Amino acid sequence: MPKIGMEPIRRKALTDAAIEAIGARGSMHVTMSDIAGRAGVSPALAHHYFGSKEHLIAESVRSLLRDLRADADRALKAAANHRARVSAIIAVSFSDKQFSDEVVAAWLAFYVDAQRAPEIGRLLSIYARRLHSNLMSGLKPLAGESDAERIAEGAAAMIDGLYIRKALGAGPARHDAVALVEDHIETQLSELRRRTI
Amino acid sequence: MPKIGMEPIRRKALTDAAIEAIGARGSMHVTMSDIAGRAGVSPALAHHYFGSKEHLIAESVRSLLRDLRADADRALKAAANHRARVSAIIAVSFSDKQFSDEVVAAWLAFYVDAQRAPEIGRLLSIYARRLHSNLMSGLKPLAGESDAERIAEGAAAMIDGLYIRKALGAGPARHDAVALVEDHIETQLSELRRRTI
Amino acid sequence: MPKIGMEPIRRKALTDAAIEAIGARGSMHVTMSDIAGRAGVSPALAHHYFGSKEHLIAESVRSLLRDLRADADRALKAAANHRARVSAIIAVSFSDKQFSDEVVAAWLAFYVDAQRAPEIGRLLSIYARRLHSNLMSGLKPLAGESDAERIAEGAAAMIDGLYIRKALGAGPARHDAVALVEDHIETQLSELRRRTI
Amino acid sequence: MPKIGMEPIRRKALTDAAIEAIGARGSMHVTMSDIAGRAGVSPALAHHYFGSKEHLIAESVRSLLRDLRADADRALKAAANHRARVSAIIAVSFSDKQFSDEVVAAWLAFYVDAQRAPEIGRLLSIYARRLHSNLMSGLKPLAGESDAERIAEGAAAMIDGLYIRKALGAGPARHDAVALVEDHIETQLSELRRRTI
DNA sequence: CATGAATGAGTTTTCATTCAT
DNA sequence: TATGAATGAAAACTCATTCAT
Repeated sequence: MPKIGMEPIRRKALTDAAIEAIGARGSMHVTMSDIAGRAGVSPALAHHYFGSKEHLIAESVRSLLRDLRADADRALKAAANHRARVSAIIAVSFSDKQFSDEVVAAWLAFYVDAQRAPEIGRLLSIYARRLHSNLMSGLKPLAGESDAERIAEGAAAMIDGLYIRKALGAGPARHDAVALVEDHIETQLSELRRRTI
Repeated sequence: MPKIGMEPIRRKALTDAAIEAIGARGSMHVTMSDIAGRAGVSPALAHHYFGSKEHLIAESVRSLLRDLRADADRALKAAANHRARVSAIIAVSFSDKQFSDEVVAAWLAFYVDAQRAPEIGRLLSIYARRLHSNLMSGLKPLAGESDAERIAEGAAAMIDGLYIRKALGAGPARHDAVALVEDHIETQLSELRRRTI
Repeated sequence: MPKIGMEPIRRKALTDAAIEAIGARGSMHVTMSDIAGRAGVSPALAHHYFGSKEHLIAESVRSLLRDLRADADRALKAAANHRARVSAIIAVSFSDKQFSDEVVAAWLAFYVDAQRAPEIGRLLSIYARRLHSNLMSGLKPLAGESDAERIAEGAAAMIDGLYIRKALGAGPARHDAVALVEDHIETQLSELRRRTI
Repeated sequence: MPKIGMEPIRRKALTDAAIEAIGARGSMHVTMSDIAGRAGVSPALAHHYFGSKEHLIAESVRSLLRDLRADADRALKAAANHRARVSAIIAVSFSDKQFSDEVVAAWLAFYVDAQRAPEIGRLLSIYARRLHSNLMSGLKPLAGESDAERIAEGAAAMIDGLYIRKALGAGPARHDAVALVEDHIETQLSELRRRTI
């Protein structure tokens, strides 16, 4: 059994394991051994492939973002109109996969870690900008630049807030979370339409 | 240098130092030495008074919550009517003191730590419930139980989300944050008034 | 309320508390705070009176020995004849006071501490010699120097062994312990009488 | 320098070093650094293999007991008759290896530690029971159940007592210790034979 | 006489990381 | 490619002891 071409397999297994471990514990307080163990390899191998825990974590965040982006792109492509684009983004944010206990807990842990690790901060800022621009792509045609900006900002904050509340175990269920954000958007748009008439 | 009655002084200095240290580093990754050093005492004294790091942290969260509650109570007392009560709560959440980089970073760190330390989780849940009930006390008379519930939920999520974004350095400034939440509330109430006419 | 003449009272309270604490925990792993707390004073006062934990412990051992000696002296005085003197010593060794769980545990702890603290070792050697000479005072007239020596040595070892087994919770009850040593002595004396006829 | 299969070697070296260190100091007051240093490894490695000091100590006691049992089994196998079995057990208890200053001091330290650590207590109880049953296996055929019980109990106490006295530096030499216990047994059996005729 | 305040020195434990194989 | 072996550095926690009052 040739042991060739293992690198991509191991890297994937390790970043998945890192997210899993961090999500399970709800904090960065996981050891390389934990992570490597979950991936079925030795801690030394994790180092071999990533150089340091720092790098492995950063790569894991990147993987999470890639995943989220792919989901968002797919959902946007399927959206029939501007309004549907906005709903698509919201739906992805609260999909079973993204809004699972584990992934939410991992996100929150990464947010905190961003304070210490600039690279993580950079990556999360990218996510924040992308969420904003995704929302804007649907809202701008409906509300105009300035109002869209305000509505998107509010929706984004609400989404992040619902994540934090979920992590605390105090937030609404998946379905209600979607309703809350949709309601915010709908009410804002409705008010806008009324005024501009 | 009085040598008696130091206990309350030291306890206060230590919980303040803990929040300061955690806020500065943006995570629980602070040592008892860091904290004690900021308070101008030895790590051993911190243990002497609190028994463990765990207890010191919990006490610090309690102190933060007491502070927030006192601010909220003061602000509510000064509010002339229901609508003003809602604005008072929002204003307190984004006051210079509560929305400072340091305090926001500490809050976020505590949120993550809540995953590991049930006591912290309990305390943060209390905060979440109190924020909700404070908002409800103003909104219920204006919107009725069920709609008030929805509006408060959305506002609370938005507030928490703005905290997380602030911690990431990606959020709006203090003033815009208030505007965003106020706008959410105002729009929701306005829409409601329109419908119920 | 004059605070004069407290010294002997405090010293007694502290040595008693030390034995109590060590007996309760079954090892020297007691803190000055434990001891002082049991004596109802501050750790600082214990230091004031004894200078160091080392000295307090040594004084506690001395106190235990004084007590044992007083009991032995009383019992010997009441003994009608040589044989009764031997039984008196055995009875004292297994009296309710000396053979209590607490005192036995303290003795054992002191034995171990003697390895580290020469002063404790010196004191325990005094006890060993005194036990031996007390037994000898009764046995020599009955068995002659050389045989008395052997019988006393065996009895002393048996007594110490019964202490160790009691500490482990594996030994016989107080009454059976006495019977065992008495049986050893009686059998030895009886065998001796038979031979010397 | 082979780099594989070190685990059993290190484990053995560490338990040996623990007994050595505890024996040398005569108490449990040895640090992981002491022990690891004697074994020629870092304290971290000791933790790596045993998880905690507690576990390392327990394993060391187990090792001591295994050793003693092996010696006893060997000696019993070589014994020609019942009386020889009894002597074999006594001889093993006072063999050069088991009755060395170091091992005796370690035993005593373990006895005290048993008060605090239930696992150690359990192990020492096993030893006490085994010593008893080993003595009984030789004595019962010679003296009958009830008398054998009493003789064994006395002999076991005497053996333990001689250990404690050795640790204190107050006991008889190896040879005299054996003579004392043998004399106890022989006298008891002789008295018994005389009576039952 | 008595103590609350305070600490230095020491101990166990954890963990990312390195390295020889 | 992969790992078992090993450690240095750091952190929480303990406790005898000192000192000012």
